[in-house]
Amino acid sequence: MSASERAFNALGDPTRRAIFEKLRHRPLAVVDIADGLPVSRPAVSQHLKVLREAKLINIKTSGAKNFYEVDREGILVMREYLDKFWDEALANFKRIAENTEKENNKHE
Amino acid sequence: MSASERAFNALGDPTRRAIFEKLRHRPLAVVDIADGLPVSRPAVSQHLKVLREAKLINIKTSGAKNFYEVDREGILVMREYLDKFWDEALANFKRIAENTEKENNKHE
DNA sequence: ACTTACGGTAAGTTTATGCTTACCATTTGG
DNA sequence: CCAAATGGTAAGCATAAACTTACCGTAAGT
Repeated sequence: MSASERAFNALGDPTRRAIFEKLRHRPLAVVDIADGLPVSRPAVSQHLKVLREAKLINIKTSGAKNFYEVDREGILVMREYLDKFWDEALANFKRIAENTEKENNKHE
Repeated sequence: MSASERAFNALGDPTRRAIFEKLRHRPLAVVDIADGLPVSRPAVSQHLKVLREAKLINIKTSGAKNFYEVDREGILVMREYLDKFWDEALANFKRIAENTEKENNKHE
């Protein structure tokens, strides 16, 4: 499984997106991440593992607490994936527009 | 369900990513999309629906054939979502680095 | 030392969703 | 006009994966 596959897979789940969004502003300990979420704390732990393997977050242990924070590496991978489509979609659009124009010219 | 939720949901599935990637270079009819994929043609139709609702692709009917092509709108939504984390993750890193430095100075 | 807080993992259950078959509507070519 | 091609939808199934409870190890406070 490639890096981008892991990343898109991870953010494909709504609970994992909720967790990821909680970490947007600051690192949080697992208890604080689970607080307010509609799932149990072990479920959160499992999601954190998936997000970590996707390099979307990383862990910083401090005593008994494990702080998780956003990791830019996973984000970068996703951005690069999307950019390929973004660029090419524009190129396709232009190419098709040109061909259509040629077609129209033929019929003049 | 928000636009970005729909988009991340849609690209969370490997088969849908495979379909999306097939459309990267040029628009394709449904038969051509299904060709080579390890799932049935109706399954492809169902995936196309999800991708379309996520604004990641759009349809162009031409006679009996339905051509699908990449839609930049869904991509834009995902990029903007990720960019918020990208920017803020850097800001957080800097802020924490500064605080850590202050801590260190105190102990000098 | 004992207790409480933190959090990861295992095992089992449940549920969401991806897939198939069957069917139908529309289009096009002979 | 009939046959073949295209593709969307429905119903039902099957499995991946999300969730729970139970358990255990480690850290920190009293």
